[in-house]
Amino acid sequence: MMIQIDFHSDEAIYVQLCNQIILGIATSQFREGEQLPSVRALAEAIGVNMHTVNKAYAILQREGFLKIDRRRGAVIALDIDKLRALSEAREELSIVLARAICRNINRNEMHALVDDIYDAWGG
Amino acid sequence: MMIQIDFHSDEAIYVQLCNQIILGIATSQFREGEQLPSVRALAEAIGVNMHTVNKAYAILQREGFLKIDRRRGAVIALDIDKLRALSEAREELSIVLARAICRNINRNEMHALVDDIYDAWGG
DNA sequence: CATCTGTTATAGGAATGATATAACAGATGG
DNA sequence: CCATCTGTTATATCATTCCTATAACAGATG
Repeated sequence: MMIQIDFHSDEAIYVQLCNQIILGIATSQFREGEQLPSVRALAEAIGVNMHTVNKAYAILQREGFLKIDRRRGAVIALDIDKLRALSEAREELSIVLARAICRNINRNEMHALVDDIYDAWGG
Repeated sequence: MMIQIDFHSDEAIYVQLCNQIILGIATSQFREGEQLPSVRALAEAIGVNMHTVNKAYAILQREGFLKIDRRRGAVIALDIDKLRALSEAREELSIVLARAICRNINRNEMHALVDDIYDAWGG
């Protein structure tokens, strides 16, 4: 998977990294059990500091998207807590929907957007 | 509307302010043409600096959620650019859906969440 | 033993977030 | 006219965050 960082974005690099990897998992570009590049390798590849990648990996580990093994490095491993996941999704979705509603995007249009994305990702 | 700030959150105060006001608009607690408190009044009310509120108002103005008039202060005024709005909503939604998919939240559950929120807000 | 993992410590520089004080221009109401 | 209310701008300061840099450590591999 190609990870793309926008160095001119106002979003922190480590946040972009987290989001890109999560997007990669959701779109099956990364699969359960698959290894991610080592912190040093990925840092070298995208031209950032090792600690920036390490920070992203540590966050993804803490949030249950991957597990880290000194032998194999960072490995995709999803920790599912469905109830908490739904609660978190609802909160994040609320912010997005609020902005959308202010722009006159109605319920049907939002459902269409959701379907679009699920379709595009093969869900 | 009661604006609630979490001073222990890792989200910046001015970001929380923006989100709360957008949520307020989406849920009809604020209506088109309605006045918001003055920067000084709101800052006093929630116990933050005037400039912090001013920053939030300036952002909301730039993003087209309100207009600012020296006479009447900050007034809800939605600037609708439907195409751009859909594009932005899609991007924000992608991040939320990616996290949700990683937690095994399927398409139907996501649609249910969307309906839940629209229902709760009277959409 | 050399080399690869993640991890930790420490430090420095740049940018951001929040505060504080102060002043200005425009509009309002007495 | 004047006191008072708007948003806005200009400084300055302080703490925190982001990113980088250098270095070292423990565990596992071949």
